[in-house]
Order: sequence, then C-alpha cells, then structure tokens
Amino acid sequence: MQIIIITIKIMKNSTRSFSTKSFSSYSSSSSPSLRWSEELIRYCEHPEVFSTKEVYHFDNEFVIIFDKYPKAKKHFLVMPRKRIDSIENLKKGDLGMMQKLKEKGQWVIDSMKEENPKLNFRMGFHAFPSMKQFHMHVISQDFISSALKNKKHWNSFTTPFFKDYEKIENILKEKGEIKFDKIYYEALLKKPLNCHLCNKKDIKNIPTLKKHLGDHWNDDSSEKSE
DNA sequence: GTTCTAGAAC
DNA sequence: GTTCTAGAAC
Repeated sequence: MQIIIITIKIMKNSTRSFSTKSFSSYSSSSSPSLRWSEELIRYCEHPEVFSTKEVYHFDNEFVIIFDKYPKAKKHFLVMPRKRIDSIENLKKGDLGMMQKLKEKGQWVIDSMKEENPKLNFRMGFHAFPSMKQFHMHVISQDFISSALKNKKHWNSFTTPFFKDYEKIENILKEKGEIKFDKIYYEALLKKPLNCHLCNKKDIKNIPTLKKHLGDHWNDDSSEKSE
C-alpha cells in the first residue's frame, strides 16, 4: 500500500515539474548538457542556501566549499563570489582579490593542520579547469580517496598541470594574464603514473598507485608516532 | 566535472 | 575470465 502511495506522489511531482518547466520559458536552460560545468556558480550566487556539509565558509567576497568529489582526505575549493569564468579571465586588477584568496586558502590549511598535523597541503589551480567560475584547490597531498579514479585525476594534481598559487600570482604580475599552451598541458594528463613523493615511475595502474599511496601514508605515520 | 560500458590488457 | 582504461554523453 505504501509503495502505491509513494508511486502516486512521484507521478504527481513529475507531472508538476514537467508542466512548470514547459510553462515558464526557463531561460537558464542554456544547453542542458553543459549544465554540469556551471555548478560552482550556484555556490557563489547563493552560498547561504547550502548546508554546512557542502559550504565550509562564506562571506561577502569568498566561498569555500568541500569539493564534491574529493581527490584526497581534505579537498576544498576557494572561490571569489564575483563572477570570473576562468583563470584565463584574470587581470592585473584582480591581484587584490588574489591576495585575499590566498589568505582564505591558508586559513583553511591552518585549521586542517591543527586537526591533523600529519597532512601536507598545496593550494593552486588547474591550468585548464573543467568547471566554470575561477576556483582554487586546497588539497592534502595524501591523495587517499575513493573519488580518485583515473590517470587524468592523478596527473591534474601531480604534474605541472597543477599550478601553485604563487606561480599564478607571479605570472599575473609579470605578464598581466594567464595563458597556457593547451596541447602541452592536455598531453601532461596522459603521462604515465609517477609517485609525487618518491622516485617511483611508471606505476602500472590506478589500483597499484593506490596501494603505493597507502604505503606512504602508513610509513609516514609510523615514523611520526614513534 | 561524472557515469557508463566496450573492449583492451592482464 | 576478470580487471582496468578511456571515450561518448544531444
């Protein structure tokens, strides 16, 4: 009986949402297939509507969210709320914002290290991000995560595809813009799996890499706990 | 960015 | 036969 009631409720809902959709012009449906790339924008426009499980912190200028698919034990995105599509849209005039962005990132790192001093962090940017809205990654360097699933994930954080904050700030100061060679950086994502901590090269596959990362994490903890 | 899955690699 | 990767998704 309960199942029947639930089914009816679902049918009612879907009918309603369908008619609402077709009634209003639904202007935000700019190519629905590309909507995933714009998801970060919602956090910047209305950070207050999200739970504390999604939004770590926000103020008038910045939002810090938990990465939805964390590639390490701790992985945050720090973003200006002002609409900036991409790292390529940065101007020298954004250097003030950048300084505050760095402070926000460092504030998260300090707080996370207080919680677990064993964690190391990098803060920086992908040379060619997939998601719109300029965002900075704050990510712990264990890379122990079930969401880390393929070579692209790995190489995007452990090759020069990942640009530390200071690097980007320096380029912006010196050249006034951020522009990378797309062919070169796309190729980096396809390179063999190399460990970011030791000299191990050409790790066979992702499962083997994960075992290797687990070993680093455990070795490290036994050293420090002695 | 993810999910899904065909077929390559083992 | 099973594990794993990598390309399509309208």
